[in-house]
Amino acid sequence: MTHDLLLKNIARHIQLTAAETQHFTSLLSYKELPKKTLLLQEGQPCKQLSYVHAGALRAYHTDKEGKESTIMFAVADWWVTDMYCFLNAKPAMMYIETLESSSIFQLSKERLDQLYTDIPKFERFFRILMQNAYTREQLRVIENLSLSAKERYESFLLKYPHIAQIVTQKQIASYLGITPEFLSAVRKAR
Amino acid sequence: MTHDLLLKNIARHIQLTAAETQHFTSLLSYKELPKKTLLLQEGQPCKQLSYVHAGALRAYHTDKEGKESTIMFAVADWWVTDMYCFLNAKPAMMYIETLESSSIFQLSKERLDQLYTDIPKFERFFRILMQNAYTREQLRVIENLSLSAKERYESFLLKYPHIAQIVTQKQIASYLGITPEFLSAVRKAR
DNA sequence: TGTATTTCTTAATGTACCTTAAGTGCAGTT
DNA sequence: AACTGCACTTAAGGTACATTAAGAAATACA
Repeated sequence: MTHDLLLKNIARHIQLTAAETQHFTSLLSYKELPKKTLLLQEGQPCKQLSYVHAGALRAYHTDKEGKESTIMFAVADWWVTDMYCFLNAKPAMMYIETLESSSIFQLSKERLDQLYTDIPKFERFFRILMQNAYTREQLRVIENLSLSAKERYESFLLKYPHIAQIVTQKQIASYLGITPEFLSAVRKAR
Repeated sequence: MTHDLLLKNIARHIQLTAAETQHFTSLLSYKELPKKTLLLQEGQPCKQLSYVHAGALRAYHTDKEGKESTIMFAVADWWVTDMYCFLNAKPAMMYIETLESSSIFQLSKERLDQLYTDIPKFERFFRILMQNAYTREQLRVIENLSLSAKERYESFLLKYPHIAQIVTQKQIASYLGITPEFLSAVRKAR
């Protein structure tokens, strides 16, 4: 267990002193999770923001008929949570599960708020994180509205080739908003 | 032309001194735009972040066949720009046009960066703005993946009743990702 | 005030994608 | 090694939505 990867992630946007680094890492809790562990379930309080140190996770939503929609995949060096419910202290509307054995660092809402007070530079860090998340989601909305299933699949492969290796086609299909059967047909046609 | 509405928007998240308020407003430029003015076009540099003081705007994307997808509507008290291209100095991938005669305040990327330096509290303000934008887009992705066209229409009416009054059904259809003909059928069935 | 343009609707036909079902192959468990 | 479950595929039939075309109604413009 080392903070190196996480600290490099942060250093891409803000510079911390040794003391600040020390304070920041003291606010984190480290967890190792076996494969197929549910980190968050719909309806539960979502109190933690998670940084993926190693492994892979998937956030998904289930509709009234039980159909799953994958909201995001999170591999090493990604941040993941049910952001709306985390920020607004609402019950979670999604599930987050490990796709393989994973290790994460977690920051609670209380400690994040404390961090903003103690080291205001983190306002900048999370601003940039949120900017990137926003523009990524917006691009996904545009693609969902304007591309065919086949085009969205190609785009996914280009954008996340490493994720496409790790996850099942069923999961990719649920990310694209199509059935596994139709993804199979799309793949055959290439 | 008054900054009152904008300053109230900001005061919801951060407190500014009189001097800070003065400095902030000095960075803005005010514009009055007639109906159907293109504020931004695909391919152009996107140098400004706009706050809608009055009126209504629409951001949309056109695909290779010329089909429009509405990315967002922005009415009074909303911020709008092609955020990805604004932040990364890329050519715009969307159009932004006024739906009616409108007035806006604009902040250039250079001045926004200056603002972060001069008044770091704005890091917090825009962090919160980006958080809200992110969670809104994420919810839209979830709805696009899991709801039928009819359900998305109902959700739109509930979420943005005031916008539904102002814009045409053609524009609502392009926001929902369906044709105007099908929206007409959906409405008839209610 | 009339004329042009665009919006909205209706309806017939078409298609992208879904549902169901059945079969194959593979990984996990005993 | 056999059993179990799950992922993936294939294919037939079904549905949500698109396309095209045409007319009516609203809006813009000269």
